[in-house]
Amino acid sequence: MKRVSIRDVAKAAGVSITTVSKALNNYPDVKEETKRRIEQIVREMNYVPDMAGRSMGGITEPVIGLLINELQPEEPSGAVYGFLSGMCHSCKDNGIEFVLLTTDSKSQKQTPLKRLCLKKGLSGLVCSGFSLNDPYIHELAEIDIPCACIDIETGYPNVLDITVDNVQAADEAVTFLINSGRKNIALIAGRGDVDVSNCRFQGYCNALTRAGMPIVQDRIRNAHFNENLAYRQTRDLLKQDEAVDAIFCISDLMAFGSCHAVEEAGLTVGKDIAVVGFDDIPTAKYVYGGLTTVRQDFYAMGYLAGAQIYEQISGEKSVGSPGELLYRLMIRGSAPAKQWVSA
Amino acid sequence: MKRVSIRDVAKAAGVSITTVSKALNNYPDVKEETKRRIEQIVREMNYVPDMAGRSMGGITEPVIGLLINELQPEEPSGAVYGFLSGMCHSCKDNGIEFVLLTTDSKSQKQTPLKRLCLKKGLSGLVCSGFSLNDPYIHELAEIDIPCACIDIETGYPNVLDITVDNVQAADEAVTFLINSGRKNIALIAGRGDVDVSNCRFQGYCNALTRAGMPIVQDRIRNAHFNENLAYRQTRDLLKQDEAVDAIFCISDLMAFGSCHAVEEAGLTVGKDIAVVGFDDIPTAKYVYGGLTTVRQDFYAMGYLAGAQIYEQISGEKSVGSPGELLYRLMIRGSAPAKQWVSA
DNA sequence: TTGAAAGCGCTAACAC
DNA sequence: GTGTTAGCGCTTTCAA
Repeated sequence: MKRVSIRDVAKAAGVSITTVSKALNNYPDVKEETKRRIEQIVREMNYVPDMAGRSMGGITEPVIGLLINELQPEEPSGAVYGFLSGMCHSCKDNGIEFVLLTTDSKSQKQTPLKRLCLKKGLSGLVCSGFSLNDPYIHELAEIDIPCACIDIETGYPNVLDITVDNVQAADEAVTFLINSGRKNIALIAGRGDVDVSNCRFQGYCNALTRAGMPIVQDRIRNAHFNENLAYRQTRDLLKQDEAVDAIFCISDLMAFGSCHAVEEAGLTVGKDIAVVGFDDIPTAKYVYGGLTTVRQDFYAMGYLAGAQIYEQISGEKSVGSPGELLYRLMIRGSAPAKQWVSA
Repeated sequence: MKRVSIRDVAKAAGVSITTVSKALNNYPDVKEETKRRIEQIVREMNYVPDMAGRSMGGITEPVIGLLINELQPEEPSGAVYGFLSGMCHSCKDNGIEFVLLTTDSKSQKQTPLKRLCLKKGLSGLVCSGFSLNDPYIHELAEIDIPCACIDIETGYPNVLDITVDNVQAADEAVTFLINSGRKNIALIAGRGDVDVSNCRFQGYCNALTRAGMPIVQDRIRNAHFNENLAYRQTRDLLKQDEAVDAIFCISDLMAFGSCHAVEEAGLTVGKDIAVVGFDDIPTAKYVYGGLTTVRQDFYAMGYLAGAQIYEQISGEKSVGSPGELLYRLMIRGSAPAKQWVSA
């Protein structure tokens, strides 16, 4: 069953191909009646213009791509899902086409990013799930379409950074702990090659420094964003340093690990040890009397990324805005606002 | 900066367009040296074949689309994310292209599904997020490419159903409650137009009937998959019917609502009232001593959908399999295996 | 081993 | 208002 082409429609309508094309593209110089007849036939024959043909004819619709690195089967944080839905919606709101692309470290080596963009005919690109040493991140420097990176600071002038102000957010979280009376605040960080980890570490240092508190090497642990590792690190930490009365974990998952260790040590989360996480994953509000954490609005980030790229492509103001507030400290039981005072 | 075309490459290589095309498509009749030279130039000039051009030339790569209805900003269950990543991976494993499409009830009215498929050049289609009365579901009957529906039984012979056996799964869950000693089991269901809701209702009835237990009208409540509504329904239920000692909720979110109501009534979840959910959302294992629930493997469902459609398109066996086990009862504290016996 | 030429479905000058 | 024609980038006979 061959696909019906514009020629078939023209024949059926007894007009030329041109006239059909014009009618379908709303040219002003087609008689109303002709146009209606053509539209009628189009419907009857179920004609759909071939995109490839249109493209060859010189019509190219702009497309924004979301490129996700190392897509995982599951994603407890909902981050990627949020980016995706946010970007989808901003593209829909702006009437620009959206495509989802995925890659992994192997593909990154095989196919240059530029090639991928060209192949997909992208007019704009948003990257997510990359870390600073991924090949594509470096190739980004030479991409000649508007592009943005979520959750990573490339430092390239042509690349938009879409991220909560991680330094600021971590600073606020730690400052909150300080204000609630905590004196000895440990940090469970991620890997050094992950940008957000560095930023949150920086925020942690800033807050302590501003409060005139020392930054203690041994209270800074690395758990690679892994719950189990965070559990073990915290267990060690508590054994080695009895003074610790608060732990800032730069992800909720690690915070869960920490809480686990705290309770196992016979201490009470939120009382003996305050624990603050980062992300506000859906589970966060259900555990340990609620996990105090820095909520990231992934949907808004995705929406913002799409909107900003759209603006660069079209030169027009994007309709609809996700609101600029990308993070917010959610205060819950694991680190209450007022410190519990020992009797 | 114009895009470099095959003509530019041909010129630079001092050969004809034909030769370049052949070289790039691995025709056997191109001298090794010529081929190498062309490939060299292709790299230098950063030439990427124009997909539209290729398509016009007669080469069409098959594409499988995942069409998501009413994409939500957030998705606590992770279902859609799982479908997406599963399908992405099965397509990648099979070397077939994957595209993500979205729609909503408004678009469904505006654009016929057939038109959408034609426009996107789909060779196969997987639908998710639809309910039985969505226009697209009916249009599915006349789609002439392989298609599948996730979590909905269309009854159309040409449409694959990708879903856990909801009747069977619900039956198992309720039977488990019966075996653990529960006598008066209530049901919190969803909307009647949602297929999974009906199936799980059916499973509930089957289990009770098999055990010789009556199906009591008043113990069957409708909470539209809404946590808050489930909370209120459960509150009423417990007030009206003191005999109830177990509640089967056909979604985890509703189970949370139910548990909330149970505790509020001064009863203990898992002891006085056993609560079983459905989905095993990430949060489930953290609350009420763990929610006993029917886990659905969304990733496997997505993978399976992609693989089956691929098989229909290509006539070849799909590589890699997600395993056929799409659901599994996760027994946790909210409905322990052995009933607590009152002293 | 190579290339000329036709054709894929469509758009857009331009002529009628 | 309508049709003729060239051309977009590519593949593919077929001839050389």
